[in-house]
Formats: sequence, structure tokens, C-alpha cells
Amino acid sequence: MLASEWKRRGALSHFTVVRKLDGGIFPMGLTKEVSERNSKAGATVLALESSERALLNRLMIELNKLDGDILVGHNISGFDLDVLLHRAQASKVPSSMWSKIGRLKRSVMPKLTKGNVLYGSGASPGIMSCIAGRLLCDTYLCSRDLLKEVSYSLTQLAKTQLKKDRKEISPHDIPAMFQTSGALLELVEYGETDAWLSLELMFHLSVLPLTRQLTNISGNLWGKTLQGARAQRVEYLLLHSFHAKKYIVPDKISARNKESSTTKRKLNAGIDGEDADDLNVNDVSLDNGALHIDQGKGKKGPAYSGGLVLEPKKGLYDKYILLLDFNSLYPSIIQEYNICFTTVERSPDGQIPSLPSSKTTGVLPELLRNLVERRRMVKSWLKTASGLKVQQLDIQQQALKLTANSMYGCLGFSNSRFYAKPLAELITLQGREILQSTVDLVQNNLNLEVIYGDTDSIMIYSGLDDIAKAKAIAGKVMQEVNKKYRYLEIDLDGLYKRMLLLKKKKYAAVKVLFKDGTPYEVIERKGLDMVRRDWSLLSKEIGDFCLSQILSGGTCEDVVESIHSSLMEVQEEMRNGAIELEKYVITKSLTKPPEDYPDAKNQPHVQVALRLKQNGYSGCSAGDTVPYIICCQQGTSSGPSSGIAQRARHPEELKRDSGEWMIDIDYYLSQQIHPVVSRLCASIQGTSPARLAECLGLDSSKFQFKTADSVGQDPSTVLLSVIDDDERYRGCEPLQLSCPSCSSTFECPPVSSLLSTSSSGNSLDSQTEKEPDCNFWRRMHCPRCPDDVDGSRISPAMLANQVKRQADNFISLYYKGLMMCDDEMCKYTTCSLNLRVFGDSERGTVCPNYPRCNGHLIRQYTEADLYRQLSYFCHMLDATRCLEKLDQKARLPFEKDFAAIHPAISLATSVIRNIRDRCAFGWVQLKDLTVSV
DNA sequence: ATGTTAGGCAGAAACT
DNA sequence: AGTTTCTGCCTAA
Repeated sequence: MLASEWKRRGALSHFTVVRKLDGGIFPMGLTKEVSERNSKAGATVLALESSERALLNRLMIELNKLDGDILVGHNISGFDLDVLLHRAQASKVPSSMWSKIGRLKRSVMPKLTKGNVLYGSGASPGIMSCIAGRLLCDTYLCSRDLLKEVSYSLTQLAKTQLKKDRKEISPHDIPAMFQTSGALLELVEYGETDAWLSLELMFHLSVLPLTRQLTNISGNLWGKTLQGARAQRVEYLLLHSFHAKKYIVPDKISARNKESSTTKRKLNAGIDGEDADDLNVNDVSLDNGALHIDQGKGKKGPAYSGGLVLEPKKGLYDKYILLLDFNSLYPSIIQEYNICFTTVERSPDGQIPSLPSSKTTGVLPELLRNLVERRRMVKSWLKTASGLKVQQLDIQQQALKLTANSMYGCLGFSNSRFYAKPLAELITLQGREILQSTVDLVQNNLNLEVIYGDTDSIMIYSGLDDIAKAKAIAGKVMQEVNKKYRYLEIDLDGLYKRMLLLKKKKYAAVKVLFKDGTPYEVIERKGLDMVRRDWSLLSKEIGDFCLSQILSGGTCEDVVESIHSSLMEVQEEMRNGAIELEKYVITKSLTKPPEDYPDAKNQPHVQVALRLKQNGYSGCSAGDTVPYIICCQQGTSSGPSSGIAQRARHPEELKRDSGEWMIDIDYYLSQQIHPVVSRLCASIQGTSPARLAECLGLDSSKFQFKTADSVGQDPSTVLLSVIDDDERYRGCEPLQLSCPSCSSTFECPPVSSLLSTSSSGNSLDSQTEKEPDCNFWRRMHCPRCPDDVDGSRISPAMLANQVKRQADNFISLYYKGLMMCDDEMCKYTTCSLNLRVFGDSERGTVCPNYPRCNGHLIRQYTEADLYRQLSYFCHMLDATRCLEKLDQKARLPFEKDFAAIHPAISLATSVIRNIRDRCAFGWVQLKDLTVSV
């Protein structure tokens, strides 16, 4: 039906039943209002009942009268049906009544196993059996399959999909709404609205036509398609195909049968005195290739290798990028290489089989070709169709595509009747080889630069500004690649004007699209934090903004400036409360309750702090309370590795030590909230304890809040650099190392001396670039500890950590701006962190060597210089290994990353994770960067 | 009950 | 205490 039809007034009807609350009465004037409504509608749209039992009876009678084919509701399978049946059971509704919910008369209530705690896993078999004869359409489950949303609540979907507002009523407020007739009618309206919304959502998503098409294609049960059951669809499709060709199909092995056959084998083996497990394994793999041994653990790792993902050439690209991908790669491979149960010869030792040589087309390829062909036909009809027909045909072609694409997945599904690991393996292997050979072809023969590729796609950097030329290149590539294959086809999937490539499966781009010949642009984001459901809205908004700036094509200065100012703005807004933190806050128990508090549930709850990741892992939602809060002892140094923060404490324990315990906001923020936000929070802590306490629901007078400021870290104690005698590092303080044993700090000896002592080679060698000696650091002793103290040795890991910290600080300082005297003779270098000394002026100040020098300090280094220095700095200290660690752990954009990436990116992307520490207390002066791209 | 593998990343547990 | 490994989540394809 077209939407206009079912939306017509009177096309659909509804009814509502309300009951009194236990021990209550209906509000005044309600009965009158109800009868008025009913007479106005000409039918009973609103009925009153006096008890729950009567209400359920009434509902069942109405359902029976309607005898609907389909029950529709949002999360109806996970909630509504369950509740209805349980309440029917509890209120002793007779079976003749409750069984009217389905079309099968039943006398005994089936087991309504609450087994699955997982939200949204569908109705249990018992519930499904109750509604036998009717289909169940759960719009919650459907929208999870068909849409990509942050939340699949009815409220959210109504807003984004139907553009309608839905009011959420807390269950807590419902009793109060029974007090007045007006409020109760309002409540009724909300209930009805939910039903309408769910129905509208179903129509909006074309759930019924789509599932019907899918069912028609595969020949399974519609009801199953509505419940998901992708594996079953493919199973039936194959069953029909093979049966038609007079094949005998493999037996269906259910989980229980699998279990019993295993135990039987074990028993037999036991009798024979054989090793049960061994025999079992052999047995299974020999007698049926389709059976396999995944009974290891609940969560199994991958059984075979899948698609190839190319190492991305990270960076910001500002000329056209071509995105080419193979149209439905895996189905095409099956056809191209004639991969089928009937053609591939499987080796008994579980090796990946070789490609079939058979000339006769297998069942599987033929089936797929059929689907593809049908889809092509449907699409061709689509061009000339109009009105409702367009919708129908479009749904049909979608269904055909979905079916073809889900075939491969089921080959690799271990519980599938047609499980065929060798086939799945062979397919992915071909996929990998095809991608690799395509890359080779494009790179070596066509001399183009491939910057990334994933499973079935490649991205080519054209280096061109001209879209027509770029398209021409794409045409050439397509021509060259496609002539190698019969069924496989590579196609231009998109043109990116600019692209930011960060990691595997993480990138964003400005995609150029055409509407009626005129180009327009959209930003495509893949895998980045802001597309993930588990990041705070606030982080996403900030990240999105940064991204739009980076991809705006503006000059570096402008981009940096605008990102910086917007960050400052956010900071300011958080400080003055313009951003409602509460909106972004969810609370969650962070640590598993300790064993020694078994009675945790009955303890007074304390609301736990800010956490900006949404949809927390443990199913907590905003406002939840938990019995533990994170805290540490006053004066104890906290931090990610102090160990304290990972421990939860009971409120009682807190009370006892109330004077000494406190919430460590600093740690808390830095760990539990998005780095940017956390740091912004940290930086506003001077004003925020009260506010934070408010957010936390704590009495601020009872707790002390430790802030980073109050810890009294003086950033100026950090050093700039190490390398003595190096011109570039003049004016820098020496590297400090601290002893793990006595924790005294001492200066790092001159690097030159380190190199000479550690070097066994001659002096000629040491002049050239040489491998740093990692072992050296293990031999280094603390000057204040006796030589035989083990702890006084500095381990590489320790060193790496120290280097990291100092490098971090180095960068922090740098961002404030390195300054150098412009007098050629003086060249005094400093960090403008000491702006307290020099004044916070953009312009250079008089050289501190005055009056010996007449120069002015000017900003000197570019960021590239910084990194050259930094990598040099790290290189001297070792340690490629350290660097790796650093790169991985601290995610500093060292060396290659940095060289490739726009500075604004290292500052802003991944929502600025990379620079969180530098961002920390407003040290970052992005506008000071003088980098060109 | 249930389509696949590859990959990044935060947080917690385990290890030394 | 400091570090590494494991786990869960959610994405890309």
C-alpha cells in the first residue's frame, strides 16, 4: 500500500483497554469521557476494566475478534508478549482466554523461559508457540537489521525515521497519572501513539514486503524471516535447489543431536578403551566434512582467514582519489571459479582445496547466476516502472541482492546444514589474491598510487585536480582489471575530492556526487569514533566539527585556528555550564563489586561519576546508581598505573575513612571520559568541584576533589631536550632519568659519551649513523645506588616510559612555541612556556641575553623541525623499540605518521586523542604552528 | 537461538 | 607498582 492509503482517516482502527490500579478508583469524569469518545467513534475505542485479569480477558477477546495475521510492536518479542503472558499466568487468566493471542487453542502455558537476558534477542520458543498462526513483526529487531542508528529506541527512531516526537514517560510517573481524568487520557494517548509509531515504522521500513520477497526467493517460512534467521533462508534456498536437481542433502544437525552424537561416540570410544577425544575428532572430520569441531569454547575465534586489508598510506589527500570496488565480490568469485559442493574436491587433511577444473557449472554458481540475472531483470523493469510498482520492484531487487550476498556467510557458519569451511576458505583466498593482483596491476603496470584497500576495494590517489581526468584514469583501470575476469567486475564506487586516511577501516572523505549532472559533496565517515555508538554525543559533535574543518580545504592556518577556537569555546561552555554535562553523562559501575561485599545490592547506593561513553558495556543507563565509587587515599599519587584506581570501594568503607578518602577527579576524568572532554574538565576544575559533585549527586562538602592544579605540577620543570653539544638543543635542560630503586633523579650523561662507551666499533663507525644500542640501557646504573641493586638498573620498558613522558612534555612545551633569538651570533633558544618571564605576546620579546645580545626572540621551529628533533632525540636514546612502543602506546604521531599527516589532523582527529595531554591545560597553542602541507 | 573475518580501542584482569 | 594480556564492543567489508 502507498502511505497515502493507510494513512487515510478511517483506514485503520484501534482500541485501548484501561484498568484501575490495585486498590484505586478511576478518576472523576473518566466514565463520561470514555462513553463520549466511544459514541463519537462509533465503536469501542476505549474500554475500562476493574482488574488486571479483566483487562487481559478483554484484550484477548478483542484480539480474537480481530483475528489479526500479524502482531506488530516495538520490542514486542522481547517485552510485550512476555509481560502479557506472564501476567496472564499470574492473574490466572484461563487458558481458553490467553491462548486467543494465537490461533492455536492451548490448555497449558508453555515454559516462558526468561533464559535470554540479552536485550533484543527475540522471543523465546515458548512465547512463539503461544502466538502460533500469527506472524510477529518486531520493529525493534527489524530496525536493528535494516537501519544504522545510535539507538533503536522508539523515541529515537520516531525522531530520525518518522520525524515525529515521542514523549517518554517514566514508569515511576504512571501511578500519578491515574489521579485525574485528563492525565489518564493523556497516558492512553501515549500508549496509542506508541502502537501507531511502531506500525508506521513497519510501513516506513517496508518490513512486510521485504521479508515476503526474501521468503519467496528462499522458500522458507515467513515467520522465520521476520525473526531474522538468515542462515535458515539460505538453507532452504539450497535445499530447494539441490532437491530439484535430485541431490540428497546433508542431514540437519541440531545442537542437541550434535551433543548426543558426540557423547555416544565418547561412550563407544570409552568401551574400546581408546582416547575418546582423539577418536572423536578423527571420526567427526572423516565421516562428514560438514561437521566440524568447534566445541572448544563458547567464544570461538575465526575458523579461517578472511579478507585482505591493505596497509593504509596514512595522510590527508587533497586531490582526487578514486574508489574502485568489485561488485559483490564473493558471489562473483563463486561464479567465476565455479565453486560448489559439487565441483570442489576436498582434501581429507583439511587443506584449502584447489580450484575446480570441472567444466560443468555447479549448483551454487548456477543459483547465484540465476539470482543475479533476476536482479538485473528487475532493475531493468524498474527504469520504466512508476508509482507503487517502483517500490515493489526496488524491494524485490534488494531482496535478491541480500540473498546472493548472504550465501557466503552461511558456507562459513559452523551450525549451518551446508557448512563448508573448505569452500568458504577457498572463496576468501581467491578474494585475497584478486585484490592483491589488482593492486599489483594498478601499481606496476598502470603506475598509479594505491593508498588503501579493504577486502574488495582499492583507493587510488590520482594526484589530479581535474575530475574528468580522474574519471578517465578510473575508466582505464576498470578496463584493464575487468578484461581479466568473466564474472568479476570492478567499478568506480566513488570519487573523493579530499580524504583523511588514518588507519585500517578508519577514514573520512569528501565524496563528490552528482545530481542531474551537477556535482555536490558529502562527507563520508568510516569507522571513526564519531560513527560509533559507544562515544558520547559531545565527542562526536566536536569530532565532526574538526573533521569538517580539516576536509574543508581551507588553509592550514584557518583550519587550525577554527578548531582551536571551537575547542576553547567548548571549554568555556563547559566551564560556565552552558553545556549540560548531565546530558552527556551516563553512569556505570566501573569495577566488578568485590567479593567481600556480597550484600552489595542492599547497600546504600552512590551514584558514580561522569562517563561520556554511551550505551555502557554493562547495560547501565543515565541516572543508574551503583554501589561502588572509585576513590583513592589522599596524597596517594594516582594514575593509570598506580593500581589504586582500579579498585572499587564500598560506601561504608568510605564513611569510615571519610576524612582520608576522596574521589580522584583527575584520574577519574582522564580515564573514564573522552580524553578531550576529560582534559577540558580537568582544565576547568578550578571552578568545577561543586559542579562535578552536583553531577555526581554527592555532597561536595563531604569530599575533597583533587585537581591537577592542586597537585602542583609545574610544567616548567620539564625538560626540553637532551642532546648536549648539539646546536639545536642549546638552552635545553638535560634529560632526567629516575632510578626505579631509590627513585632519585639524575641527569642523563652526555649522549656522546654513552655512544662511545656502548659502542664496540671504531670511531669511524660511530661517526656514521649507527644502530642504537638498546642493551646499553640495561647496564646503566643509578649513581646513588650500590651497583648490585637490581632495581637500580633501568629497564628498556622503564626507559621507554620515561622517554615518552618527557617527549610528551617536550611536545607540550613546543606547542606553546619554541623561540629562538634572531641574532645570528646568539641563537638563544627557549620555550615560550616561560611566557611568564617574557610576557604572553605573539611578537618576539627581547632576548634574555640582553645586553650582550640585541636580538629578539622569534618563533623559530616548524612542527616538522620538532619532529625531526624528536625522532632524533628518541633515536639517540635508542630505541627503535622504544619508538614502536611509544607509537603504539602513547599514540604520538611519530615519524612516518607525522610526516604523512596534516598537523591539524594530529591535533584534531580521533577526536584529538593524540594530543590529549598536550591539550590538557590549555598548553596547546595551535595557532602557533607554522606548517605547510 | 545464532551468516563470515579483520581490525581498532577502551577498560579490566592478570602477570611479574 | 608497573606492565602486559585479555575481553567486550562496535565497526568495515
